[in-house]
Amino acid sequence: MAYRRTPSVVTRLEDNRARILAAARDLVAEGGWRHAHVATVADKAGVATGTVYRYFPSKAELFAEVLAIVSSRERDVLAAIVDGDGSPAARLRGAVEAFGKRALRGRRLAHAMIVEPCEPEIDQARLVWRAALCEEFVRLIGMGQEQGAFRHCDPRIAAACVVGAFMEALVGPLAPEAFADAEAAQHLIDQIADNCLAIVATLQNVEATRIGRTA
Amino acid sequence: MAYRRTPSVVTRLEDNRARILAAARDLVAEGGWRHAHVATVADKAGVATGTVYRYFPSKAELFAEVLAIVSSRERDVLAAIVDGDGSPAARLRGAVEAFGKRALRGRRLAHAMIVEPCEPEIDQARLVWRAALCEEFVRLIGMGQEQGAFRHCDPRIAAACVVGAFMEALVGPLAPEAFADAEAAQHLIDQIADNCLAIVATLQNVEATRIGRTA
DNA sequence: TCAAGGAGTGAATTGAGGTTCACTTGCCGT
DNA sequence: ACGGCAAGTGAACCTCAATTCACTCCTTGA
Repeated sequence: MAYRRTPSVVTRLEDNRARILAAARDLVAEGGWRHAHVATVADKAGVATGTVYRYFPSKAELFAEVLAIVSSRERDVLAAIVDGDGSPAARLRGAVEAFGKRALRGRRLAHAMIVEPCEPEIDQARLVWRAALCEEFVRLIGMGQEQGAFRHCDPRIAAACVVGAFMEALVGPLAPEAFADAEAAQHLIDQIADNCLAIVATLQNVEATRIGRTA
Repeated sequence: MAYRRTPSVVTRLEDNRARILAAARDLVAEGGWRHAHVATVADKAGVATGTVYRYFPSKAELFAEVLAIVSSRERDVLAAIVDGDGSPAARLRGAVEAFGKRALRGRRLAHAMIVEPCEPEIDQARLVWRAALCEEFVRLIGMGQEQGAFRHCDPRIAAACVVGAFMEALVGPLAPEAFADAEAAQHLIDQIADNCLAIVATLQNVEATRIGRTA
């Protein structure tokens, strides 16, 4: 025997893998899926094209993993808010606001994650993520209804509407292109949160969280 | 001179063009963008591949026109409802229901028109359509606010939320896969309409149209 | 019937990337 | 130092569909 996976080798391998993933994510965040070619990723990661294939079986799986990583962080943030303190209405507002702020911070990445055309294989991962995101809202809406804070309606459909509403308004093609100042961005997020809350909450609850929100 | 565009020739040309467009639309409606190749379109239209390029400069322009045709019909339907009779709330519900029914009837086509990954050039046309659709809702919401039927909020953002909500719930990846019976479909549409109305209307108005709706 | 020219054809070309693989490099234990 | 092996390389290859174009087929007016 003459070659062993010594700790230093393992470290380097892991580092390479991480660098490839990071490069892929950054490229998507900069130019979207269109410019995220395997050769470009390799270049940015400082390795050769073929090396990428030593770590990922295909382009689709590489980017699916990118999507999964970014998504799960997003989902964790949401889940923490959903399971956090405050009234259901306040939590719903908080969830939408948190998502909105994060999306506006990394606009290009958010756009790619949510709406930008991409290969079907990658799209599959996106679908899974959206379903997971929706699930968090289903839970939250369920809780709200149990407590009588939200009106009676089909939680799954309502959750889909909430998710669709804020995604479209935030990053979809209809979203205002420019957010010159932080004030405009805040206004957008406030409005979106109002609208999402309106879908499920009673009017009183909408008002309550609107007054009590951290502007 | 020996060749003139006689009426019969013109007719044939127009007929060919129409058949190519129809074939393209049908293919999208059947298998989505993925299976809509120029060669397949030509085959279905009963012409050779090269012939398609006598009528359309590129694949993208062909499908952009398909999208424009389907879209403008959709938009006209919405515009008619927006400018029709009844309270703003009833019109909003009517608009969402009409869109929903049409989308569920041609589910595959609706999916392609709204969310399915496609080439960026075609995507551009989709963007224009969604913006136009949104514009109709902006108008309606504006009217409703003037009449005091809808709550005070940013009409553009609210319209984007409404559009996002019903599209996501109807044809997005979160939409329930199966609509076994007409009853389930009706339930979905009812719920979506409720949710969209809730975004902009006062609670009283939501209730009023819910009671008065044609189930 | 015929010549002119547009319409129709579809096999060949093109181009863009993803993927491969024969080769090189460098790490490892003796 | 050295043989053995995995990791790294990147140019060549492959695939797939859009696009082209040299050619044939029609239609038309004389």
